[in-house]
Amino acid sequence: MSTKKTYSISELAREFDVTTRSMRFYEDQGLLKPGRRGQTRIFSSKDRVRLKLILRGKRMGFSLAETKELFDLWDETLSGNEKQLHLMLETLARKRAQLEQQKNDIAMAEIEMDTAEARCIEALKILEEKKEKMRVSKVPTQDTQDTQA
Amino acid sequence: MSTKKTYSISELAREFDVTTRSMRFYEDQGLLKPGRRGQTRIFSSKDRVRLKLILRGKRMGFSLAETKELFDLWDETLSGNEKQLHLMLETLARKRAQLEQQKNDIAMAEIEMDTAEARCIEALKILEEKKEKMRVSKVPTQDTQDTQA
DNA sequence: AAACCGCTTTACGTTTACGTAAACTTTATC
DNA sequence: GATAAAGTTTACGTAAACGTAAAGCGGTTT
Repeated sequence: MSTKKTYSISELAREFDVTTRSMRFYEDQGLLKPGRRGQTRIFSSKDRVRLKLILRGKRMGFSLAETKELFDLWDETLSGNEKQLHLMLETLARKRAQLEQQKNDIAMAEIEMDTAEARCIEALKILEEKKEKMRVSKVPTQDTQDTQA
Repeated sequence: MSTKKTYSISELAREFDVTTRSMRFYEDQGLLKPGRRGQTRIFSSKDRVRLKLILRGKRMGFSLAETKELFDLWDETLSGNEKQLHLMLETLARKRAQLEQQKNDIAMAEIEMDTAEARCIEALKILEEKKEKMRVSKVPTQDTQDTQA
């Protein structure tokens, strides 16, 4: 209803900077389920969303299998079965814990990068000072030239 | 000077819950450089830190090659060469951007998990209400039993 | 000394996530 | 109607990150 448009494979591939090979592979693994017109794949906006989620998952270090699990679980959840709903809630909780761990890791990494950067800058400052001294000791009577103007 | 202790391979493997195979592989790829007593590897606390960083990197979705690049770069940075220092600063900046992207991805994921969870809970609530109705319509004269006590 | 323990090397096997090439339709364009 | 452009299947290849034997070395415990 919202965005009824459909997409060709290369259209989506360009938009998200993935190869068509990858997209066919994702379909092969059951992550995408495009329609067909004859042989040709026709991607819906739902597929588009899923592709976006797949790629985000990858950036977050998720395997395709993990992402597929979530997709399947969500699909089954939509069927409204009570057991599935609880299963989904548990899974969500686990994923949240995982994200917490990642946020922690990132925070630690940032701290260490701060100190690393500080050391670099410090080292550079010292190098600059040395250079300055070199310049001074090499051209000690430089200002005599300036007075000419 | 701080923590002079050394470790055996299985000692560290247990502590960080990795296989010795993995640790030897990390060494093979140049990520760890333990000393040797005869054939036997002897890991320093520096190696221990590196192992920790390797694993954190993995959780953050970094490849071993990426992590190795950072290790090597940092080692060369310590030599104090000016060019290396600038290279390190650039690399740090790129990594920071990468972490920002990841934080973004995580934030988005959390939002979507929030709405997913809310829908689950909502669906469950509706199911519970239905169950309640079932109970009421099935045992309409239940309170007559209670009045007995 | 026999047997066990932990460590070692060597080397082939496996899974994931595609790359790459070949050969073949379908659709659009000249 | 030739030809190029975009799509398809099939299938072999590959890099990363280990798993999994197999076989050997060096202590030590019984």
